[in-house]
Amino acid sequence: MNTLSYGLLSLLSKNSRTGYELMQHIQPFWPAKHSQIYPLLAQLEQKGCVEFVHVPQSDKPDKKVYSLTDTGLKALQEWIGMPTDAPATRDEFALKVYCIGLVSKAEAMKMLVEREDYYIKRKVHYTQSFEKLVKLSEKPLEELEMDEPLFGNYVLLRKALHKLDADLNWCEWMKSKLK
Amino acid sequence: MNTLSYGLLSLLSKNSRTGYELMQHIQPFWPAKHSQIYPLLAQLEQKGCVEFVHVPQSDKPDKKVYSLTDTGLKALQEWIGMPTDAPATRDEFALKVYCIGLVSKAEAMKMLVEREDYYIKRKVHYTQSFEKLVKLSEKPLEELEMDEPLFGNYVLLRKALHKLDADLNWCEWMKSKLK
DNA sequence: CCTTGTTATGTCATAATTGACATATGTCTA
DNA sequence: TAGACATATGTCAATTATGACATAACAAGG
Repeated sequence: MNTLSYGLLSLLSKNSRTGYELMQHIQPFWPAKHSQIYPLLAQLEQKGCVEFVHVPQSDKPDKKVYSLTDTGLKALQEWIGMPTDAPATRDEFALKVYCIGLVSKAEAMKMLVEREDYYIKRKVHYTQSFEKLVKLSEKPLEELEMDEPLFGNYVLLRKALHKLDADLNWCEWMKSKLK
Repeated sequence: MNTLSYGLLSLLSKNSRTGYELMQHIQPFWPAKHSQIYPLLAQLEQKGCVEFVHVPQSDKPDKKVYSLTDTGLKALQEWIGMPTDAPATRDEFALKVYCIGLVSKAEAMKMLVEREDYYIKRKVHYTQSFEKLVKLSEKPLEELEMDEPLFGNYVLLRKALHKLDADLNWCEWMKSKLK
């Protein structure tokens, strides 16, 4: 079973969801299009890792709400315990920075400003997610224990925000280098 | 033309290299196997972006040394100026952290220690690369200008090392959360 | 002497991923 | 009222990426 399959099971371990919702929520972890997710869900259902109920809707198209089965949960727990491969970071921007000397300073500066804008937008987005999480949680986030459902969201959001700060600092530093 | 193709051109803009060397050096930017690189090089040669000379060797198998052509350089410069898509980060480890509550504290701690070991190894590796760079450079790295060949290496290595420090800090913090 | 590892290039089947096409309901805006 | 947008599911061709197989020369170690 591939990583995306386990990713879908990971999301389903917290909430039952439709394929459409899974597509939306898997993006930060393992971006995928619906054309990949729907067939995988069918496969997972065949294997008995997930099950679904057909939910008719009047205002919107009908949907299939998927849930994790016991089989799926066991598969998920086994996968978590397995050694994790190093992430294969594919970074187009880094490639461009690597040979940034091939373009003018003005163009290089434009690249950095655009990147910075992108980071800032992400920071705003993640900050909002963080605030939502604070409201959603019954206790202060720092007091969340590992087995509570929001723990994963909290620690990953914190990581993402720290990374964004580092990226923004790097952008500032780079811009000062180009002056 | 896909990103990996531009990645190969990026490397060739600094040095002429064999397919084998390109495979080794593209890894931090855009991991790829030789089975993907060799056919792409043939395509790039067909398009006139690269050219090669056959170099016979007595101690090792013969090799093909590829260089960037003017056509290739122009394509590369155009690509740098184009807007860059947001990186599609596929992070298996983050998925596991997301539902870490499904395993025992002992297993979770094992996961983190293994991750930390991995980060430490990378840090050692990058630190060595940094020291090599210092020796290779004629001037202090901070004084490198954008158009100098080592500039890209320097700014990216700096970025990578800062990111590793952040990752290591996060691991420490997570470990303290699990106690 | 044999196995393993490094250098070096290549092909091919399979798997993973994307982009396009397809359908259907409802809302909101020009 | 026509077009765009969000929800919702699905298929299929094409592209991208991996893993296995193939060949070959030399070095190093057991």
